[in-house]
Formats: sequence, structure tokens, C-alpha cells
Amino acid sequence: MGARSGRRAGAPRRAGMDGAVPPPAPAAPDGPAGPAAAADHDGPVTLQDVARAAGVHYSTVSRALDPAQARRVGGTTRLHVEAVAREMGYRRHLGASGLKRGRTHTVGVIVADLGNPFIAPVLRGIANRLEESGLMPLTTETQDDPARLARVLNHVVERRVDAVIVSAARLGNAPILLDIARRRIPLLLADRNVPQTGLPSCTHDNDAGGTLAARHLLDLGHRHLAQLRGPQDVSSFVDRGAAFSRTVTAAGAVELDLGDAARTPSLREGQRLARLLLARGRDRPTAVFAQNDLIALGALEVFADSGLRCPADISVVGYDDLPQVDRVTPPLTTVRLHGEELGRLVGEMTVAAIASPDRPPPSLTLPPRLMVRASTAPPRVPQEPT
Amino acid sequence: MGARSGRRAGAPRRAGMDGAVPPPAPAAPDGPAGPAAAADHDGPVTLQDVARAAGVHYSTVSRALDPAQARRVGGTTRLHVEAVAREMGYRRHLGASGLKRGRTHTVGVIVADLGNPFIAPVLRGIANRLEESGLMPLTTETQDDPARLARVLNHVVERRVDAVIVSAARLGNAPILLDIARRRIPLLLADRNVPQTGLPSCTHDNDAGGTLAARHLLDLGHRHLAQLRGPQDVSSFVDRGAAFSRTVTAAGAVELDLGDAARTPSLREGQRLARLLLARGRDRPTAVFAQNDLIALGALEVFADSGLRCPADISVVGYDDLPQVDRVTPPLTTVRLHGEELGRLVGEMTVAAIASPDRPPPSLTLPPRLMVRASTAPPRVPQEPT
DNA sequence: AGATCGACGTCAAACGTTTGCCAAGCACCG
DNA sequence: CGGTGCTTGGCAAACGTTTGACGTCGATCT
Repeated sequence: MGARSGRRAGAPRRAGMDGAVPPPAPAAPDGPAGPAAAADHDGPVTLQDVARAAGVHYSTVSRALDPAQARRVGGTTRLHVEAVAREMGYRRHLGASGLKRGRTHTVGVIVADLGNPFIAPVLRGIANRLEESGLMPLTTETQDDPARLARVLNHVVERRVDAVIVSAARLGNAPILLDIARRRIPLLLADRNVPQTGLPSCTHDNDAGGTLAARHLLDLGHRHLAQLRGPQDVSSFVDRGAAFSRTVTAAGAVELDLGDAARTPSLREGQRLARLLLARGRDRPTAVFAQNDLIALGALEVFADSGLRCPADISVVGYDDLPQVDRVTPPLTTVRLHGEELGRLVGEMTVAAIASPDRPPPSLTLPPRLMVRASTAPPRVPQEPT
Repeated sequence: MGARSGRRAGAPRRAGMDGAVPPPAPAAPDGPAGPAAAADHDGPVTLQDVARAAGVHYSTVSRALDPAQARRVGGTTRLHVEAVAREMGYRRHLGASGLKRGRTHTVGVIVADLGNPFIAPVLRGIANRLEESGLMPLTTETQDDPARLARVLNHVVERRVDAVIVSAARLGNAPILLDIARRRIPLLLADRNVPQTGLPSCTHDNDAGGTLAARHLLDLGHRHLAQLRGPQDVSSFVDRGAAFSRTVTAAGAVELDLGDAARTPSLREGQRLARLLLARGRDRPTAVFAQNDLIALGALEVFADSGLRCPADISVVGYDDLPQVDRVTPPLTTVRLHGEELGRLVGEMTVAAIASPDRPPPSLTLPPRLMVRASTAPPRVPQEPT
């Protein structure tokens, strides 16, 4: 080497912002993070640059800066190198590092809908847990579009993420998920399961949740019930629906089959289903279980518009306990999930899966909890008090 | 290489799921994305592997697969190579590619709080626009913690993102932001501005928004007003607050100075400010401008709890028009922003900034719009009808 | 004193791509 | 038939790291 052009010659150069920058104030020329200057080429500072400046070989710099290898280099040298590196604002190039080490310290996180309030705590839990292990989530949403899921998976594969967490899985996505698993990329399912794949998952106990909802309504005395179902290609909805039905039937009460389900777990679809329900006329149940809060909110709205009072005329149970549902009218009885905890756990599982890819972590379920509020009450005229 | 252990010997192995797998069905052995097999080593398929299988040099494969270079290779060869690559499930290693090309096709996106409903559409807008240009957002939240912001910025720098979009900027973050800019990483501010830095930004017109809110209340006849301020180190709140005050004063009405501001733009802080306001007793204004909807919701709750009726006793204007605020009681009058549009625009700016890093794109502002609902009404006893 | 050892550094070969350059082959033209 | 130009494909040098395999140098042991 040695024969590179000039060294620390030339003007300091204030790397960055040469082109028209409107306001003058450069404000704090030396930020807290150091000058970040002094490479003899443009582009970021490299190991070479630091090595030259510190007067050692670049492999020494690499070792000095890697805690795991730091004992391979003398104490004073290490301190010196560290000082120089900090001074120059060196940041290691994780892409290059990953090329060599085969680890990108990045985990793909794929969710269905960032706008669903339920997802934020989950992401927070994941991010916090991953950060503890030096990993960073690469989050994307699919909007429940299979084509988009495929594209996103492609992106994360190209980026060679260390693992993928999918919380956007629909039952039909099994093949494409298995394709990822076949690439030996650890794949974890969060919140939504796809049992046929046998992939490790961390979900809420939808079975328990559905049972909870049913039992509550039965205990109140309801004998005519119905469900406003979420998309039936999502395990969570199927499971909680099945548990609800099972419990209702076992109690000898009757469940009206609406014959349709929401295409997306959204307010709008909740409205549609509610209208469908009202169309049943005299057949109408005294209580409904909306398979998630958004559907419940949509339904409440339709009920109110058609003069039906909740809970006097009809009781409504939701699912998820979204942030504001205790503030709508009437405050919604719902099943509470602990999103952040779930995120944290799946983060934990991910770390484990990366550490030993051949031994996938066991699946987990979290218990839900019923939040009783004002949207449920005994039926006005208790049918068949038995 | 060559002398690695076994090849395609051994059982199929169902990659990554040896441990207890409950359901049997392997489901669709060949997914739509191809077999993804047949490298003579473990780990992902490389150019070398494809080249060997196709009987050409790996540089030829590289070219055949790059649309921009594809004309450098003969038609039949290209088709053959493409077929083999698809067959083998080859995915290019973006890390390695980025090392050579200096482009990661990744953009860091930093937001304050993923749980804030306002942010989801913004992220959607950004993601959609970026995807059109083959970029992928790397999204993280800082929870408005400066230390966390620093960590996150460090992460994205280490990953050599092509640009960074910061929507979590507080005014005090100027130095650390400039540190990024000094590294010649294009940096765009979304929603929140930091004027001192002169960085390009895309924000809502908070000046217009604050004016809109003030004018509405003044037009209703209110003469005694107050603001429930958001964090005063965030440009958006400062700006809309200033505009509000200016308009109120110009109209000769009086604004009560609460002497405090929310530490975070959250429901809880809204409650605190509302209690502070009530403590003023007989001094109480007839209308308040909450600088965002969460604060407004918190305040509404406190008002209701203390027997104050809205809008009869006190009018409330919010800001953001969050998804559910038309469904609380009373439906909230608020200023609507178009988050997705903002996201899209900042995505656009980002693409431009990456294309020509020396010519930062001009800043933009989007006009807000007042949504009048039931939380505002004329004061019960119009003071000084003039 | 010679062998051995530990500590500290350097060398150089990867990792998977991209790409400037060269060479071979071919067609075409004068 | 020689020259020119075009097409196609191979070669090899990067990009910034990591890391196994040496060296070198003192110090310690026998």
C-alpha cells in the first residue's frame, strides 16, 4: 500500500453539504459524535483510514475494535486505536462485516397492517428484545396482500437477514413461508399461526379467548348468539371462532350462522357484517361476539344508526382491547391481549433460533384476559330461564 | 472450495424444523418460488453456483441478471442463465452488491412513536413511494428518547443506508442530525422540522393549521381561549401554537397562558394539562385548542369527569384527525392532516436526494383542513358581543 | 544458552458482487 | 484479404471486513 495519493494534506473540507444550503448557521461544527472527517478519499471512513492514521495495520484496527478479539491486541495500542477511530468518526461497515461473517444483525419483521393499533406494542416488544442482542428489525407491512408478502420476503432474503418474524401470515401462505424455511432462514410466526407448516410460533391463546367471550355472554343469560367473524384464513380468527362456537353449543345455547366473514379485520367490514345481521330481522340474536375490536366498533356504529341500543337491545364483545375502546359509547367489553409481551417473547425466540438454527424454539401461547365493560349486559327478556 | 462435506446426500430434512413438529403435512414441497436447492455447499446460492450450473463465467451471470447490463450478454445465454438462476432459487446478495456499488437500496426511517395512529399512514406513503424505486425502508422508533435516537442513527449509519428520513426530530436534536448530514448521507425531515439545520423537510403547514383552529373558535364567538400545548421542543407544536396565539391576539381576544406544556403528545399528558386548566377556576376559558388529538382526548375525559359538558361548557379543538376521533363523545372538531400524502412526498424527496446528493430537494409543506364536529359550539354566554 | 512460550502485529485470503478491460469470434467493408 | 467494428464472454481487481496463519520480539524456564 503506502502509495496512495495525498494524506492529511488539503483543506479540512467539511464533508457534506456543499450544494446550496439555505440557512447559514452551521450550528455546532463538532457534534457530540466527533468530527467524522479526515479520510483521504470521499465516502465513509474505513478501517484502512483509521489504520493509516493510527500507524498500525488495518487488521489490528479490526481486532482492537472488536470486543471479542480485543485481547489479541495490546492495551495501549487498543486505546490508541479506539481514540483515533472515535476521532475520525469511524463506523464499521456492517454490510462488509456481514459478507465475511454471514450475519447481518438484522431481522425481517413482516406485519399485515401498521395502522392496526394492536401491532405497535408488538413491534415495540420485538424491537426492544432484539436490540438487547444487537439486532435490528427491518419492518414492513403487507396489507394482507399475498403478492406483497412475496415481494417483501424477497427483499429480506436479498438482504440476508438473520431471521424473519412474520405476523402477517394467512393460512394460504404456507408454501411461500416454507420456501423461506427451506433457505434455512429461521422463521418465526407471531400472533398469527399457520399450523400446517409446523413453524415455531408465539400467539395468544385464541382458544381461551373465544371461550372467555362465550362464557361471559352465556353467564349473562344470553341464549341466542352470533359471531361477526374476521377473515377465516387467519388462524387467530378461526381459532377464537371455533372455541366460541364450541362453548356456546356445549351450553345448549344457539349460535346463528351469519354465513359470511369479514374480508379484512376492519371497521368497514364490521359495518357490513352488522348490516347483514340486522337483515335477519326477528331472528336477531341478543349478543354478538365480534372477532376483533375494529369489527366491533363498526358494528356498534351500525347498531346505533338503526336505533338499536347497546347493551340494552344487543350485547357486543370485542377482541384485542385496542387503546381507545374503553372510551367509545358504550365502553367495549373485550378480550385483552398483551402485545408488547408477545413481541418480547417472539424476539426472545428469534434470538434463540439464530443462535441454534437447527433447534427451533418451542411455540408459545399467551393467556388473554376478559375486560368487562358496558357493552354487555343480560338480555332484556331472558329467553328460557330454564 | 469443492472439498466440503456431503452434498445432496441424506434425507430431505425439511430445513430448520427437526424438533417436535406437531402436524405432519409438509404441504407443497415445491413452492411457487422454485426449489431453492442445489448449491454444493451450505448457505445460499451464489453467482458462482449458478455459473457452474449454467456453464458460464460468473461475471456473465451477474450481467445476465442485471437489467442494466443485460445487453452485454447474448439473448440465448441470458435466457439460459435466467432459467438456471430461477431454478436454483438464486437471490442476489444485496450486502455484497452494496459493498461494490455503494448502494444498499435501504433507507432509514426514524419515527418517534409507532403507536401514534398518525404515523401509520405516513409510513405507508413512504414505503409505497420507496418501493417504486426499489428501495426499502428500515423503520425504527425512538420513543422520543435522544439516547435512543443516537443509537438508532448509529445503526443506520453502520448499515450504510442510502438516506435517512427522520420524523422523530426534536429541536434539540440539531447537532446529532448535522453529524449525519456531515457524513454525506442524505437526510430528510418528515412532519417535524428543525429549522436551524437547514435540512430539507416535508411538513404540514402548522402555521395554517393553528390559524384555522383559532379562526374557527373566534368565529364561534369565543373570546377567552387557551391552548393545551404539546412538547415545545417539537417544531410542529411550536408553530401551530404560535399561529394560534397570533390569530387570537390579532382578533383582540384573550389567551390564557397555562404556563406548562405536555412532555409527550399523549392522552395522559392531556389529562394533566386539563386538570391544570380546571385548577384556574373562575378564570377558565370557554374554548381550548389541544395541540393534538391525544391531548384533546385526555382533556375531554377530565372535563367529563369534572362535570363539564363539551361543547356546552367548553369547546375543544384537536389536531391530526386520528382514525377514531369522530366516534368519541362528543365527536372531535380537529385539524386533518394527510399522512399518506406526506409520506409519499417525503419518499419522493428521498429518491431525488439519493439521485443527486449535492442538490438537496426543496422543503415542502402540505395544507391542513379543519374538520368541524360536535366538540365546538358558541360559548353559552357570549362575552362582549361587541 | 538454547528452547519454549506468550504477547502483539502483519499478511493475505476469503466473503459475493460489479465492472473495466481484454481477447476471441464474426461480419462487413473497401 | 486486411482492417474495422461489433458482440460476446472471461479475467481479475476492487469494495470493507474478518481471521487463520505466520512472524518477531522479549521474557521465562530448564
